[in-house]
Amino acid sequence: MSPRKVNKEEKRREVALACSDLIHDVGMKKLTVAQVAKTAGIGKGTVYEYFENKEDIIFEIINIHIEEHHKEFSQEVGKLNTIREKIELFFNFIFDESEENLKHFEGYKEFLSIVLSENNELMKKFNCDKNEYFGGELIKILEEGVNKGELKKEAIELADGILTYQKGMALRKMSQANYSPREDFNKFMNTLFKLVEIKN
Amino acid sequence: MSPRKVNKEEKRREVALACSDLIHDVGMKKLTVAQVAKTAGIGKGTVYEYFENKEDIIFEIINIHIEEHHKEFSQEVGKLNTIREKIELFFNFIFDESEENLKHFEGYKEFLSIVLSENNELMKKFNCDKNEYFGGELIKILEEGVNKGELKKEAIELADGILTYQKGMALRKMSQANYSPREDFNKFMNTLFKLVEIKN
DNA sequence: AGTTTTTTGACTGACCGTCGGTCAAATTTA
DNA sequence: TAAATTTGACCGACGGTCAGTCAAAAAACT
Repeated sequence: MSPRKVNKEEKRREVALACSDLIHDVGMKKLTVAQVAKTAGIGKGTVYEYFENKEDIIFEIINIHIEEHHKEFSQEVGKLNTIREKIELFFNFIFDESEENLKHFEGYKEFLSIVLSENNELMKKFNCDKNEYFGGELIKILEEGVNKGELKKEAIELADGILTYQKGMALRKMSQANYSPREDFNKFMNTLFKLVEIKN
Repeated sequence: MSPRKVNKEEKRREVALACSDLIHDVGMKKLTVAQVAKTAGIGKGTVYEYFENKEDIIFEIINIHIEEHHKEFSQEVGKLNTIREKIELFFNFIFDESEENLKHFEGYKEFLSIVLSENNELMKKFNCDKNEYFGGELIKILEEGVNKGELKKEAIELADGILTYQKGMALRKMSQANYSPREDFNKFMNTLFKLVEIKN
């Protein structure tokens, strides 16, 4: 038999999974470690066997949500045809006002709040990795556009910038009153497309 | 004039001013209300005469810092000549790695963290107002570029987007490991300029 | 049966925000 | 003009909440 060692990684997931709804209901800030323990059916002390601190718990829960989100995105992007549509999907996380998506958006907001207040390099690294996924997807989309002859080749150079732009939209939606992402997007992207599109 | 009726707004400023260094030294999260009271030379209970809660105190302190920053920006932008330089100044808050600026940047980061974690409409409104200042400045810069015949007229349409892009850069610098704002900026802005510049 | 590993919840200490009470200045009354 | 009354700024002790700790119990293993 393999060495008897509790798989910490597995246990982390298990606890996080049990609490993945809880976090949406009460929000990260109000979430208490005692609640987590109770929900996961373990003692409070045990929680600290598997997690460094409260933020670490939230971190794991978010991880689960993000992975789900990536999977969905990859699926959806495959279904679409035009470059414009694919790019729009990329921004959909910000536009979509459905209850389901707002829950995710709210979660991401709280997550960011924690990343900004802690100075946790691990979280930053994590956030970076997740970002690279979208960066990669976006480049794929734009390359497809160039290959199809729909876009000038400069478009590729814009990929990272568009990713940054999307982050900015998210931040503004989260932190500013009266910000209209749709309006901003349409103006900016229409102009950008005008400049970068190949007319036929 | 004995302080029968204290000007609450003034007192807020006074307390905040007294603590404006403190916040840099210990950080917003570690800052305690007891510390604030002691530093400002008032009782803890008195603090709550002038502030709703801890976040409200921080809010006021940030306000002071941001006002200073705006003043500086307006001054500096007047000294510059080319459009490119002026736009760079606009991004300087993110690039500048001087100790002085990093302190401000760190402060803004913690401020954002609070805005994201609270759901305070007042703060969002405030944040929105401050943003409009920079939005206005940026439009002025771009209009100047168009009037001088340096930029195509589409450039104006990009103003809000560039503002958003700048926010995105700030967020990425704050939350991602290994993010290079300079690299991102150069690639994005060079390409954008290439598309939007009028060649002679 | 003894040893090690894991779990546990009572406990601690830090901190936020509240509240009853104090006091000096302002205002009213005599 | 002096005493009486009102006002509201100011205070710090206190209640309550929670993150994180630790000694002891329980479980697992040998």
